[in-house]
Amino acid sequence: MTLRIATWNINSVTARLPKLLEWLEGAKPDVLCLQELKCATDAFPYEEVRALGYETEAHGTGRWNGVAILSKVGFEDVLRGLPNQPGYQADDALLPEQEPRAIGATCGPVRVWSVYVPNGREIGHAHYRYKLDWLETLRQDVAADAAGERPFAVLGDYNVAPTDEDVFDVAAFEGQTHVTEPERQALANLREAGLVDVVPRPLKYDHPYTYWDYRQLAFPKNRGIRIDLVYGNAPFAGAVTDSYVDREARKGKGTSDHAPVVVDLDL
DNA sequence: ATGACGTTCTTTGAACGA
Repeated sequence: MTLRIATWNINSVTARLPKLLEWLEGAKPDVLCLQELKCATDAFPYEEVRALGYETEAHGTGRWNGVAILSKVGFEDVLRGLPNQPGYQADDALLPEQEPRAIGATCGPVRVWSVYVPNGREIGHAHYRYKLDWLETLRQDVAADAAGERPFAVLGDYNVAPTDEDVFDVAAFEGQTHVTEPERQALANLREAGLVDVVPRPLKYDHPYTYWDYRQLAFPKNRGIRIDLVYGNAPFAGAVTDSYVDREARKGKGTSDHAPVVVDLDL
């Protein structure tokens, strides 16, 4: 069977609902992983996407973060949060906060996680340590599936550009997060655990960037970075027939600052 | 053209994003 799986940091599913519905009707993925819902689980527009044939499992608390999986091929074994997911300890909080940054499910023949990795903010910030801990927990918690025979992938906004080729200008990121050695080592550890970086093809220009800042004409100038990634195990990666970044979805007003990454499989 | 940042809420600015 063929299966189309996609991931998209949608930057508010509420504000983006018309764009989401339009994109689903055009791209027709079987499974879609969403990040940055910016809405609570109960506030997800379930009925609107159901009208297009999708069931949804969402995990959100409101203003920030939030992840979901949309599926035309059913759900089994849904998990909200990584089993050992760390919380974020803000300076002014008494307890670490468990943020909605991961949801896992089996959809037909594949098992997937939709993840929104912490941003890290600045090198040395508590959020940067949180980001590295979060990625290490991800590695541990998906190790068994990564080594398994069932097609498996972790899709989402990793907030890390794997190589210098994945940023429009390395110098522009000097001293900033997303390109540091520890962050890239965390991705290398995921690959060591058996996951393959399924690199998509760009529809235009020569780098498959997935994010362009809203400011300073970043998109028209193609000043982008590749941080939305599909990490699949060998059975998943071996079934890939095509993959691309849908930059068309980044054009015009009222879009997310990220573009969807689409993967086609023949299983 | 692809056009100069966007979303949310404890809303009139701040927090967050990358």
